[in-house]
Amino acid sequence: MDTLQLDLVLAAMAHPSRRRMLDLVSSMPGMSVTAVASHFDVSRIAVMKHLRILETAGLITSRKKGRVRHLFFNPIPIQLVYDRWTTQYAGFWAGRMADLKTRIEGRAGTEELKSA
Amino acid sequence: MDTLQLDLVLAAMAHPSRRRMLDLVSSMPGMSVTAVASHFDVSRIAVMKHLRILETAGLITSRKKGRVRHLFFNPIPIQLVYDRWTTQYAGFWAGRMADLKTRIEGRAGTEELKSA
DNA sequence: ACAACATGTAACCCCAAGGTTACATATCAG
DNA sequence: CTGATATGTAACCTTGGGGTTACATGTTGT
Repeated sequence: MDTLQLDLVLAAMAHPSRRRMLDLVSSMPGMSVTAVASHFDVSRIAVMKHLRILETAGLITSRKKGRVRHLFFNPIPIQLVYDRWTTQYAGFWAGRMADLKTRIEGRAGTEELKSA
Repeated sequence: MDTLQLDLVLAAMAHPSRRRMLDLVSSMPGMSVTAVASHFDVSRIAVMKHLRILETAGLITSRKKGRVRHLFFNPIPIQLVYDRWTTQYAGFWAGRMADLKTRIEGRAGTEELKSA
């Protein structure tokens, strides 16, 4: 997963309303834009913009049937984000999950690293 | 994890520079603010603001020794976000995330994780 | 002591994110 | 056909995120 895609996904997830939209769409696959908008106080256009951001990030897909756009949740980008994250900080994760004390003692010497 | 904390963490991670800062601090625990700033084109004040956002989100901690602030990476908030999503979208993950978790917990070294 | 250094605070600027209203198009129901 | 419905586009406004410079404070080394 490239940095651009990662940025799109994280930026999309950063907004509480968009996370709520993901919850909605994932719990009711195929729901319409208007149906989503009915759960929010903001205008339908604002909701549409949020949905576009989510779709650009790949977190939502949509298929138009007649005049209705059906929305579907796609968890793949989130999987990729967390796969990357847990891999990048693998040392910390493993330490936390295995034995916290061991991790701290094992890294104690590195705290005195020069910061040039 | 409450919505406010979740929002802080995701908003903090949404900025590419802040993610790079997490990488830096996690790779060199205890490094100073100036040391972090030296890796970026923007001003030291801008970097300080980013670091404050990261610290407010709980993604880094710091303790001051003399005139130097030493920075430390804290992976716990990411773990909480991870838990939130895996439970919420449990039906979508199938065995995918469970497999990732198994790889981390049962890890023998960071090398095999990077190869994943 | 004092000069150089690391960090902190304050005041300000710019622009994009997030919101709005108004209008346009296309499709379904009667 | 015709009106109601679902979505899309356009133009605009406002707020806050991210950046800057200037200045202040505290600490280290000589």
